[in-house]
Amino acid sequence: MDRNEGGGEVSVADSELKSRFSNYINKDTVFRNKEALTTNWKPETILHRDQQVNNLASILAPALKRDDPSNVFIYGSVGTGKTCVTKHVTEELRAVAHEEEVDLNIVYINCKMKKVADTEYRLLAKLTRQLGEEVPSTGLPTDEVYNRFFEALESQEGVVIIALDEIDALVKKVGDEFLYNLTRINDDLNDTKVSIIGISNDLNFTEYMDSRVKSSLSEEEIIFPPYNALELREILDSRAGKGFADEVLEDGVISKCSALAAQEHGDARRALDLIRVAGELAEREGEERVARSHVDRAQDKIEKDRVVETVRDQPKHSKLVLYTILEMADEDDEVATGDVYSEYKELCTQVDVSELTQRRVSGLISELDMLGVINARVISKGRYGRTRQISVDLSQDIRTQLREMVEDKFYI
DNA sequence: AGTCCACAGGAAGGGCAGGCGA
DNA sequence: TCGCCTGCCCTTCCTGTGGACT
Repeated sequence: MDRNEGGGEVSVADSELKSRFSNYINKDTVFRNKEALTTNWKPETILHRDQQVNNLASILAPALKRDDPSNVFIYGSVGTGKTCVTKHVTEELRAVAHEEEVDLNIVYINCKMKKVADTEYRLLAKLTRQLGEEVPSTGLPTDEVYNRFFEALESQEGVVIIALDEIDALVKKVGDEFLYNLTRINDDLNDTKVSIIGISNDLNFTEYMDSRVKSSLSEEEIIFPPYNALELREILDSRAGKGFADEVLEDGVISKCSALAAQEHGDARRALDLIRVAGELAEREGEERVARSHVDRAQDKIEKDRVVETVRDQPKHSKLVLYTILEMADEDDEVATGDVYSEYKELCTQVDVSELTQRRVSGLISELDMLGVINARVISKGRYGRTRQISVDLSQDIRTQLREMVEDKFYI
């Protein structure tokens, strides 16, 4: 063993580790500023979104004259620049308000953030905290949190703009009552004026909403169309110029990333992830340049990380159900819910875990499908009933890693 | 045309953990 | 400490459903 008990001398392993770290520091990196290749980076100018920027700016501008701006609804699929434009415009607005000494408070919340704002209580608590009032993370009745939120609003002066990102996820989960309350809150406030920016990935989202909420929330609407491959390429070009060192990208890398991302509904986030991860892979392999082959591997890696992380967050029975499906999918291309349930029960006996009901397992299968881990479609076999036909479209590498994760956890 | 299968999936509610206020 | 609250995972009960079979 390399490690010595006394701790006085440096072992071989320690010195190797040390030189590895110092090599890392001294080595030339392919990146100039990796931050510029992330979605959190705020570019100085936002490409191909002039119309949306101007639209949003003109809708929010009345806040500078202490008028409450119209509520606005922003639609567009993932990675079309909604969040980026909203943050950009609201920050400029905040800066001008500060210069002109106008009272303006802007609150931005991502409603999909787990354990933060993914329930009515958590959203209200987070909003109230951002307005400067403390609220416990649990324990209070919801109406009490509403009261505190209301008091926090009353204590503000001028206009408060509340931007709710991924609002569709929250409404689908808890309903639209909180939105109704939010859109009606101006009626009860004296001096403060509240305006809401709703941001949604789902274009048909308002279909689920109460018509009163729909009309008051969608006073103004801004649509963000997907980027095409050419636009993505220009965006990537501009970001890569800041993010990568000179001459490290081989020809065709940017085109490949933008083409792949354009296939994914014009998703700029995906394009940035691809080129950043490709750079990371090249660097890890000690390459001085990023090649197109790195982009291919980056795509595999992103998919693998997404699936593995998703499954890691699932409850234990969801993992056991997935394990059962993976085992069965090795023998048959498609399996039915009933068969999965029988096998799952056997697995539970084997690992000494009490089994769930078929209803719950059916729900877990449906959740795994929604998360994109498995594919399940409901089919009817006529006389032989209705079931879900489940298939797995994951590489062997990912399947193995998922299996090992479950085997380690349950000592299978 | 009616029956029946094997589920899907909605609704209601139980039990538990974690947390708060009195 | 007790009562109450929310969130989460789960069960129970129920209705709905597409298409093969009779």
